[in-house]
Amino acid sequence: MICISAPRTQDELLQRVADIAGLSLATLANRCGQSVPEQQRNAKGWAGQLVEQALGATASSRAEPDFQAIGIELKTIPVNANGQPCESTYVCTVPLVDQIETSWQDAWIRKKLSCVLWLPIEADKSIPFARRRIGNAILWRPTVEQDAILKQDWNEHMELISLGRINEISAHHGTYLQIRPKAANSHALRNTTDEDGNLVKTLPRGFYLRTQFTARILTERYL
Amino acid sequence: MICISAPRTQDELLQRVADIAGLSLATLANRCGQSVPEQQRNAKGWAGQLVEQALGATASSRAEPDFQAIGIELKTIPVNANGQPCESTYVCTVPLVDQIETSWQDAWIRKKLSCVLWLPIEADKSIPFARRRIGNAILWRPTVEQDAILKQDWNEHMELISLGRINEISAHHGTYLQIRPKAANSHALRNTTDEDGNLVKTLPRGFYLRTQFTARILTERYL
DNA sequence: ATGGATCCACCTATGGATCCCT
DNA sequence: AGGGATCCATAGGTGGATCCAT
Repeated sequence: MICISAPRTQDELLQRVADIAGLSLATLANRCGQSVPEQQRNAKGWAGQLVEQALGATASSRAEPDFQAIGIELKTIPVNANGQPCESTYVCTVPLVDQIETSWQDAWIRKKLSCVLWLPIEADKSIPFARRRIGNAILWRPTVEQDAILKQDWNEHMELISLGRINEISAHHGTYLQIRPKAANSHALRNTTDEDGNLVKTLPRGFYLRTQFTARILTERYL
Repeated sequence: MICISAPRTQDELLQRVADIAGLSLATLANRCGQSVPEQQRNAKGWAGQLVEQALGATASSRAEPDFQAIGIELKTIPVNANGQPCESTYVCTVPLVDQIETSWQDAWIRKKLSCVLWLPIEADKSIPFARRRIGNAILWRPTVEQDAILKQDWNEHMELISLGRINEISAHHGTYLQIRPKAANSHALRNTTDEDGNLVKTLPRGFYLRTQFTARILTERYL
């Protein structure tokens, strides 16, 4: 396990991410003193953590951006042969008890999305995992219009949650931002309050950005 | 690791604990398919967990009594050659943010102390760890007088904590119940609020029963 | 195509307590 | 003697995401 110091400026981070563009996961893993898992299935977050290490992110520290000092969140994003995202993107846990009364301005998810460095990684199943390559990163901040849509989605979701109606929310809801299960399995349970204010258990959820939304982020240039 | 079913009644638990009285830790460990650590220093809670296993406690489940179905908390207690406790007894974590406004009636520590099965274990340093024997258990419920003293101690502690003055509490405070650090080390930190209501970090604390108090519990008969 | 289900790593909090210096 | 410091195990939550049946 080789440790890299945190980048001190945005430019330094952009330089580092440019330096790894085009590398295969095997090559990057080798540089980092790691070996590539045989199957991605049993190592779903591995590539994301490898890149964090390679770029000098503050490893797995919580409640902070990946690059805390410069306020940048890193997200790897699996892309197909056309460079289009294959998957929705997990952002953070949905609050079920605490902080359900805060505003969009102060919402944790808004902070996480305020400045994201998107790093595409080849995900075509026909490419062996170790040979998949890292693409060119895109630094993104939500436009005013995007922020407005996200805010509206978030408001609608949180309205239902504060009314104790989380079980009525499906992944169909939300234009850009959806809510889906985020758990070890479908039997996992977390506390929340129902319509009558009683403490009850429910499946833990996460906020996800829809694939179509991240597809537009990757194709348009914002900065 | 051999698993024993939970005792269904108080009598069944008392029978089981009577059955292991007089055994050495080595003998009990052998029956449980475990080996005794060389030094207690690096396995401080080992004997407690061994006994839990041997008696069929719900292993390390939180927020519940050790014997949840019958409402009994198990505590091993190290005793010297005279059967007197050598150490204070840890009860539970001191709340620093949540639940600092609840009453003694509803306090978590009161629930934990409502019915305790004390199990003495020889702790004289001259006896090799593996040869130390298990003593005769005592089932204890606080008397009205004991509950009153504990309540007073708890009220005084919690009053200071709710005023943000936890750093003024030392182990000198409290007749039966004291507050001391409970952490991996003295650098560990937890959130609390200071006198002005600001969120600040402090050393995590635990509630402990003074040695002199548990000494009286072990020598007097209550039930 | 995608909504619901799942997988690993890591960190922290709690539960089990005793150590050890002054 | 005892107040402050420390030690291990384990559960649970969060962060990293992708899988896969329909």
